[in-house]
Amino acid sequence: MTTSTPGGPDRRPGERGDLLDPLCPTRRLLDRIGTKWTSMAVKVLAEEDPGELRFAELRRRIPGISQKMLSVTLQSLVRDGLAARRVEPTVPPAVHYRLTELGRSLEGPLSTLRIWAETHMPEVDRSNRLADGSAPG
Amino acid sequence: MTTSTPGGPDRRPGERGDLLDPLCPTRRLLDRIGTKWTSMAVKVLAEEDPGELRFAELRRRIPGISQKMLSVTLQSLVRDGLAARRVEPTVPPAVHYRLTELGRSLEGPLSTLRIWAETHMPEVDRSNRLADGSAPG
DNA sequence: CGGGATCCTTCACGATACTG
DNA sequence: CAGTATCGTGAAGGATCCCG
Repeated sequence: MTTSTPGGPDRRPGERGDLLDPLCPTRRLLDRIGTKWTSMAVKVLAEEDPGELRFAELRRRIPGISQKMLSVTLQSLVRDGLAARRVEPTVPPAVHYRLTELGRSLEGPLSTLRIWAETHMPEVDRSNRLADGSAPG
Repeated sequence: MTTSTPGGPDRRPGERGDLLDPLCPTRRLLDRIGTKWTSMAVKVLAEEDPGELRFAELRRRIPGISQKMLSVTLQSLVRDGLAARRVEPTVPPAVHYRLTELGRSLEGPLSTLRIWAETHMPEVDRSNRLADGSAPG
C-alpha cells in the first residue's frame, strides 16, 4: 500500500496527536488487512480455531491463492503476531498454523466489516453502475 | 490492490457460494478502504456530519494529502455513493462534500477497526521488533 | 478555487522454476 | 510437503504543470 513513511525517518508513532498521522495505527492496520489474502487467511484460521491448519490445507481452503502468496501472507501474520507456526520435525515436515490470541481478537472487527460489506456493497455497486451509465463517453 | 477479476469476466458476485470468491463483497470493500486516504476522508467527513466540507478545508484536515489524491479519493467516494458533491455556482466555484447515509453507516465498522488498531497495534509492533531482533542477518 | 493531464517510482501480486 | 528465488506486470500514489 506504499505508505513508505514520508516526511523523514525521525517520527514516532502517535506523534503530532491524531489519526491523520501517516504512522497512525489505523493506517498501518489497513495496510495489513488490505493486502489481498490476509483477511481471508485470518477468516479461514478463525473458522478452525482453536485448532490448527497445515499449509496445504490452508491452500485448499483459499481458492486461487498461489503457493508464494500463501507463504508471504502467513509469514506476515506470524511476524505481526497474529498467527503462530508450529513445525513437526517429520520427513517431509508438517507445518501447522493457528491464530494467536491477538489474531483471534481481530476477528470481531473483521466480521463487522464483512457484515457491512454483505449488507451494503450491493448499494455501492448500484451507485457505480449509475455513475457508469450516466456519462460514460 | 490489483484484484483484476482473474478467471474470466463472466462471473457474478456471490457465485460459487462463499466469501473466498475474488469478487466477494468483503474483498471489494477492503480494496476501497485499503487505499491510502479513503478511510481518513470518511473519518474527517464523519466528524463534520451532518455538515459539509469544502475541498480546501478537507485538504487542510488531511495533512500530507496532495491535491490530486484528494480529488481522486473524493471521486471514488462519490462514485461509490459514500459521499455527495454539491457545487455552488459562484466564481470561483465552491464545492462541498458530505457523507451520504451509506457513508455514515460505514463509520461504525471503521471505528471498530480504529479501536482495535489503537488497542492492539503496539502489540503488533512489538512482535515485529522481536522478529527483527532475533534473526536479522 | 477546484480540479485535470502527465510523468515517474514503488510495490503487490502472479507465474514459473527450483529445493531440503 | 512446504517452502525459496527470480522475473514481469499493473496499479497506487507522489510531483509537477496547466485550466476555467
